[in-house]
Amino acid sequence: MVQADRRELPTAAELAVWREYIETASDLRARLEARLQSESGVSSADYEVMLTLSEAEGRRLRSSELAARMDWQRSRVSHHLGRMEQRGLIRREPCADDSRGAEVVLTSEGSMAFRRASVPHLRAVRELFLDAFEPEQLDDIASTAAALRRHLGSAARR
Amino acid sequence: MVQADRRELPTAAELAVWREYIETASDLRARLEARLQSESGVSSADYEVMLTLSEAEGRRLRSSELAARMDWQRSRVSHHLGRMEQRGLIRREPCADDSRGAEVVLTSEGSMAFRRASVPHLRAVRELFLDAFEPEQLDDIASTAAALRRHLGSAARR
DNA sequence: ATTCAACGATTGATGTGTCAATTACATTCC
DNA sequence: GGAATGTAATTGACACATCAATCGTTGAAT
Repeated sequence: MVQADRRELPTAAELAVWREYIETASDLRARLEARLQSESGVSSADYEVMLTLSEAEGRRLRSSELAARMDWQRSRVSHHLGRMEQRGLIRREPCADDSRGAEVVLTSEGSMAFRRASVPHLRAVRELFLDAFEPEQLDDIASTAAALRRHLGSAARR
Repeated sequence: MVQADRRELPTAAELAVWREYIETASDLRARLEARLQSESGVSSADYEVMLTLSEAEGRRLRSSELAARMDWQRSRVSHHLGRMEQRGLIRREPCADDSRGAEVVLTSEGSMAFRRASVPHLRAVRELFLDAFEPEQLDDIASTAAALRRHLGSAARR
């Protein structure tokens, strides 16, 4: 394959790769979301929040720290926590050393929901994603994804 | 690398690949969306609608056919077309042979907007995605994406 | 021909994400 | 210690996606 001039627009072949990549990624995400929702009754946003909290030391985080670890906007976190609080999955507690802040904690109900969700979710990751590939292909995925991340990281952000 | 038992949960290494894959894909999508929006004032949903219409013969489609080609829910199409019609990008015309149906057409303003958007968008695809890879890596992407699509296609849908 | 199931498309309700503005507290600097 | 500035988090308005319900039309069975 000839290296295309970087100034030119993508060739048809390049565009086909692009579309295949972006469409399968989006399809995969939708399929996982659907399984998580139907098997465990939580969205992947809920899952991410619960995962991040349960990985934190003390199993609690300031809401801005939560936002930083998940790479979400602060206001998104705020809205989402509001909804999760309604459903009894998390609780907001006033923060001892900074009375502006809040600490977010999983309720026991939230912990249970997370434990109930996690094994089926991991199984779905295996079935829908990992099982699609031979070991060498998985290595290819890892290295191309890393290359892409590096590239995006160096391209001007925001 | 040893082949994991398909029944087991993912290993840490496998999960790392999974996360790298899904996060970079999502990051890429967000970056492209942002460029499309800021450079051309359209969302990628708008762009997809306009692209699909402009690829159609007669540059017009029944709205359900539009939904099928984009793989969107019908109601999503309906809502989105409503908004695009407000902005003058598309027009809905009554359908000759089936008075239940509507045909969707790009307005001349819509055509212009699409032409204005497309070159910058393709350039962004090159810069943010294609330029990240060596040619062999692009081949790897193509074949792993194809494998994934095949896998997802054969796994029970919906 | 009349009925009725199927179909094309829209609608309204709800949950979600983004942006800009706001509130309340904290910190800094004189 | 009081004014300005900064920071944590929430709020409201809006755009968007999904779901279930709806409306009007079509087509098929009797």
